[in-house]
Amino acid sequence: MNIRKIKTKSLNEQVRDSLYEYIRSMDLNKNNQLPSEDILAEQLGVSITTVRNALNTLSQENLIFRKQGKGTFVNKEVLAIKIQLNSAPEFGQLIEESGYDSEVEVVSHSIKPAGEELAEKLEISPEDKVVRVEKIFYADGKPAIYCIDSYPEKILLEPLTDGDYEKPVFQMLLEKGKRKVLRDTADVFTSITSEDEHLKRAFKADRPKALLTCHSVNYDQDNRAILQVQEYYDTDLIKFSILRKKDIHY
Amino acid sequence: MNIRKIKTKSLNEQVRDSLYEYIRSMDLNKNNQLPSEDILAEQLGVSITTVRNALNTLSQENLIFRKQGKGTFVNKEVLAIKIQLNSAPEFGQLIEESGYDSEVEVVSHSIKPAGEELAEKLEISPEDKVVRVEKIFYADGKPAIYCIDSYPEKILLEPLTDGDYEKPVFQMLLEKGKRKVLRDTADVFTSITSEDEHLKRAFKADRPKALLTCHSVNYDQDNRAILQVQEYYDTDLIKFSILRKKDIHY
DNA sequence: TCCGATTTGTACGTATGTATT
DNA sequence: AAATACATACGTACAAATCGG
Repeated sequence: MNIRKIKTKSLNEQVRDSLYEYIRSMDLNKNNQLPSEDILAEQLGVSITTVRNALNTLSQENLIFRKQGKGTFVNKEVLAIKIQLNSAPEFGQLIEESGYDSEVEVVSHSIKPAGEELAEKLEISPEDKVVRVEKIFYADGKPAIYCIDSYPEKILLEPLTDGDYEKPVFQMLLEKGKRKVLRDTADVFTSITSEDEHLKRAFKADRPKALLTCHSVNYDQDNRAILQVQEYYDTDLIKFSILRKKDIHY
Repeated sequence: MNIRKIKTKSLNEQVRDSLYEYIRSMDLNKNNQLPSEDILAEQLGVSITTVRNALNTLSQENLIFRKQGKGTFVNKEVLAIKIQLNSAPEFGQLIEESGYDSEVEVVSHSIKPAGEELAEKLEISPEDKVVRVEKIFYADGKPAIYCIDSYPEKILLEPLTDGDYEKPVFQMLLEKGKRKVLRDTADVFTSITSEDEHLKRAFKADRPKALLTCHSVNYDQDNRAILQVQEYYDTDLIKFSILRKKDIHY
């Protein structure tokens, strides 16, 4: 049962792919201007509306910027960014995109009642049992990410096997629960190894080390909360970037 | 010279405002579904295309989500979020939105040659002089944000006066340099007070304290780099949230 | 300073497809 | 099977900014 669903890409997506490719082929130091909408539409064989749509999407991603009367230009520095904080890839992948070899270690797993706080976040009752899995992700052998996944046991349609804990949670939730995690909301703050024994052990920290921390609640395709993740990153190894629009009202 | 420019809002923006208002008036625990596109278009007196556009924008902001064949729904939990990490307001404002009284202290200011590293970021030559301002922002009297602004002196059209350092940089750059800061790209990581005397002093930290750190390069309306900011946040006081889309390819 | 060419921005309209109930 | 609602794609008209002559 591992046949991939056939999904033809929309024209919009195809145009975007085409533009990505074109941008990669450009010599940006000489010229960072894209052809005009008309020309792109003609060369790509689609309507100008479709081109506009694709360009606007890229503009929202900050990959390009557009100036009325002048043209459309590529944001050079954005191309250099590897890991964006506001997209949330799977951890192993994240480590590999950062240029390291990745390894996972399952530190512990248990099934216990949720308790008040977690129950509220996951929209279940405090007596409902949750699966709790503690993992460490290594980058070239060094601990880079420590995380704790918690999800309600009742969403599982089949029992878990030992190998399941090693898998990315998202994949597991899809396979055993038929739930796709599409988005999350996370609180972002810092933690320090000197104030938490688990962190000290996970990161083998002999002196105090600051960690980037995200506590997130993840939602599925029907907007149901299904997973809480506590993430701790060593930012010496995982370099995040973020693009911010200034919301200053001049 | 403080007359505000008249800027009529686009229909799209007006529709968005109208929807924001409508959403705020909803009893989300009873019903979080918005009226359909047709109905909204009719009631707002605009075309369905315009409504679609506005709805899609809100959807990209994660305020709503849309399901083909079902309808458009409000994301309850997103409404609760105060400070989003991927928008970058002015610091005083940020502290007030977090529910504190804000105060600024200018710790130091100087004008010196840029040096190699900064010159490259600001696209100037290393001998060009930069203005460097060190500030601490207090939340209810407690140090919450420490920052260092650096920008090329040559963008100033008029000399700086002492009061200028107290002002938000963005406002100053507009007044004295006619440059609007529209966006930035930031590296996000952590710092620890025990490893930096400036930080230890700024945050009056007796024991090691972890800080959320952003090193950002800011760009103006013509996409020119004009400002580097090193930001250090006490996340006990400033609570950031972030909405992430999972880019997992199922 | 103004004009015209170019280029993006805004708004409307319409036809057809696809998911949900 | 039909009705509803969103998704995709094409097309058009006009406005506004930019730039060269």
